[in-house]
Amino acid sequence: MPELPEVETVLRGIQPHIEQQCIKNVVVRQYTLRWPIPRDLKQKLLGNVIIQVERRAKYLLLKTHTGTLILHLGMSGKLRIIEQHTKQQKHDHFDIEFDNQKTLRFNDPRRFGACLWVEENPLLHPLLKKLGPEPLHKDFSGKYLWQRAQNRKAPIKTFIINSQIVAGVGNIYAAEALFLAGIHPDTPAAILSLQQYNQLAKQIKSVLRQAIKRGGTTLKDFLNSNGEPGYFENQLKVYGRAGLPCKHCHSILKTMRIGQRASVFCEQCQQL
DNA sequence: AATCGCGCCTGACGGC
DNA sequence: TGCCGTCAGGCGCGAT
Repeated sequence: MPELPEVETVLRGIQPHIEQQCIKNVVVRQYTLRWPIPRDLKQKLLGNVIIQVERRAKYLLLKTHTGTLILHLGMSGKLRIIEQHTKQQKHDHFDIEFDNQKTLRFNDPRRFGACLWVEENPLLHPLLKKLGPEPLHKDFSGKYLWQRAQNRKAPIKTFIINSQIVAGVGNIYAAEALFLAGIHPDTPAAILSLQQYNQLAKQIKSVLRQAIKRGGTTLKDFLNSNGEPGYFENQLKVYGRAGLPCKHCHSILKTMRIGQRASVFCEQCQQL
């Protein structure tokens, strides 16, 4: 499930193949993703050049002179760079073909992903305009989190996967950062100290940087733009390890549902 | 304003 | 073998 490090990995993989390249064809096979792919996508993209590829939260922004293609991988989306005329597989929903003979192909079994076209500033799009700060940016800090947490009754786990608080942190890295910070995931956000938030912000940054360095986490189905897995999963301390011994204290890791999501934690290392 | 729960969707897996 | 229920989950949305 792609979170910020996986999306960043995809960005770095596709960027050198598509930046400054002209789009010579677009093939859409499945228009119904999370939101419909615009019917006139081909018309909008044809002859256009991708001038820059950026990431905001888990969104990829492919900028052209006339507008921006906003892509989201949802739960199971994959973007691959392939040679043209590579045989299509199940759930290959659209292709963008370039003059350099490369094709950007989007595959998404669960179809929670998105492909949108905007002609105005993409950061002002309703999906992006309310996003909180990028966690790796310097304006994301313990003090910021602590200030936003005042009067919040939601569990800290729910608080940090809220994209309006901080962008791009999902279930995997929230669980990991809370473990590393020694904070129980069910703690009400408002009762944590500034000191704890400083530690949490530090660990969020650290775990995201480490994961990017290793090309992301492959648990079920994440593959980068070359079709290769990420190598962060063996670094995971708690996510996906319920029932196994804690790597730190060896007590058995527990799981609970917080905000409809499985949350793995260590009762010894993360006390309420 | 904050929070809750639903729905979208497919594949994997366990039980019978 | 096959069928059915459950789970996984990012994230917007409507209801409270």
